[in-house]
Amino acid sequence: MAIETSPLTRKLSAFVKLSVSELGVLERLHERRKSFSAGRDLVHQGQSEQAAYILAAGWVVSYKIQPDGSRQIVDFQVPGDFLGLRSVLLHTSDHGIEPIVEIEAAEVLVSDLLQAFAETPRLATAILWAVSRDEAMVVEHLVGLGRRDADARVAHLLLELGVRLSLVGMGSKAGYACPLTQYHLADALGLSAIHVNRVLRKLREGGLVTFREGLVTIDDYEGLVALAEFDPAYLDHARPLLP
Amino acid sequence: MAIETSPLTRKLSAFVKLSVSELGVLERLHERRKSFSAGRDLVHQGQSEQAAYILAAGWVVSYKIQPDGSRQIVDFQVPGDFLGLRSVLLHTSDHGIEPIVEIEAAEVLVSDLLQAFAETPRLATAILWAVSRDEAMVVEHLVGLGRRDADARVAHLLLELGVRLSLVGMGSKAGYACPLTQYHLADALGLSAIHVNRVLRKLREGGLVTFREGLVTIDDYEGLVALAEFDPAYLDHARPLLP
DNA sequence: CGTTAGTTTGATGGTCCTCAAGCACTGTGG
DNA sequence: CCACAGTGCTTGAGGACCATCAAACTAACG
Repeated sequence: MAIETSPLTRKLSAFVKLSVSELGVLERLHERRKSFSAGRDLVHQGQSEQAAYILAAGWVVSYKIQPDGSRQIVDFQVPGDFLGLRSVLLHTSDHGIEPIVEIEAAEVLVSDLLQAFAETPRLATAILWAVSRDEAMVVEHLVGLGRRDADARVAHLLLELGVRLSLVGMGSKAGYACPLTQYHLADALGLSAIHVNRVLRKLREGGLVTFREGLVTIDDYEGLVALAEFDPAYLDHARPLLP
Repeated sequence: MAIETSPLTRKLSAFVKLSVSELGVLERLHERRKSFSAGRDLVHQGQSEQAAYILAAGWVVSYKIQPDGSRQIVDFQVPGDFLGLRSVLLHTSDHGIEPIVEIEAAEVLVSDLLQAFAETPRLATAILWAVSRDEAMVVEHLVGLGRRDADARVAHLLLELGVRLSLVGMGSKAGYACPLTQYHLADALGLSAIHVNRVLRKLREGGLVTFREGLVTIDDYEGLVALAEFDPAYLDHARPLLP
């Protein structure tokens, strides 16, 4: 009988060959399943958290609110991503976490995690790899804000999300479903929503990509990669030193 | 006879009360002392590293080069900071590390680090705290690029460096020595060096801060904090759960 | 004493923000 | 059933902020 593989398992399996017993431990982490509704914060800024979550379905946004009320989105999470793992490992939480749509997530207690690590060291390494990848994405977003113009920023984000979703079987080079609004893109990219709208129109009319009604359709993958100077190395880099 | 305390020890001691034996382990990590000359990369982008360093003297810059040749500085390191620790812990190195001036650094092998962690778990937690703080700084830089204008960005960076240096006894609210050029500021803040120059002039003529000849003189600390909307919480946040 | 790195100033223009307004769609309550 | 509000998308006009180009100046250095 086939095990229904979770998105996290799919993602890790793409980089590390996991044994049957390791897969078992990984799936057991998904037992404590919970739902959260859109818009209600999972973690409030400043709160320190004892549990992490594995996102099974839906999208989530990590953000930081500024004193002046504006918000900077640090990253989006898609199925297979951890929520608040860094908060748990490093005992910190300096940003808020909010579901964009109704989500399904598995709660992972610190004790569960440590026990899983003790049972299967290779799994620990694989999860550390995932954390490392998250960090690399934050750095890449930093670079984007510092060194790319609006067109390239939008293109880069849409491409990154495509690659991440493809890894868990929810997207391809042709496109993917995407519940983000143009305001989300604006807050993530340091732009105004109005300008994001103009950029999207330009990309659409240029035959590169269409962002419409919850669907991203990539019309010219190579062209989009060229415009964004997109190098996916940071997304599937240096697998950890596994035997 | 007094032990000469290293910058790292000063920094950690400001947040965690360390025992004599823990201090001993910490100082022993500093044994393998080395010098590196300015401009020669310690770590090349893409290289994966087996050793980390503790910076004892001098300044270092972590950066990422773009396909188009421009460079985005991710962070600066000052005495007491780790170099390449994340690379070691997470087996990744997606950015270059270059000394700005001649530096002194203690090489820390993975084996040394793991042994120190095993001997003194509280020290491990303290060091994880330092890593967490580094991550928080990267996020804060991201927010700066996305949501602050040029004046606030410059002010914020100068204030952050002041707080970080004060912790290791190399600065105060009145100012500090700073070997950075205006090009460094520009590459870190996503601005052109020319515009950085204009902003610095404005801040100087506004009686807020003077950046000149390797010296940062803060003339109006409160005014600068207000301009930058600087909240140092991310620099001395949530100490790890130590007994 | 030329060269180089770093700083400074001016002029011009493009990118992107802000303000303003209109449209489509959805859900809500009278 | 229809007014109404709320959310998200779209377009236009005007202007601020900051990049780019150009050039001069200083200090350090071989």
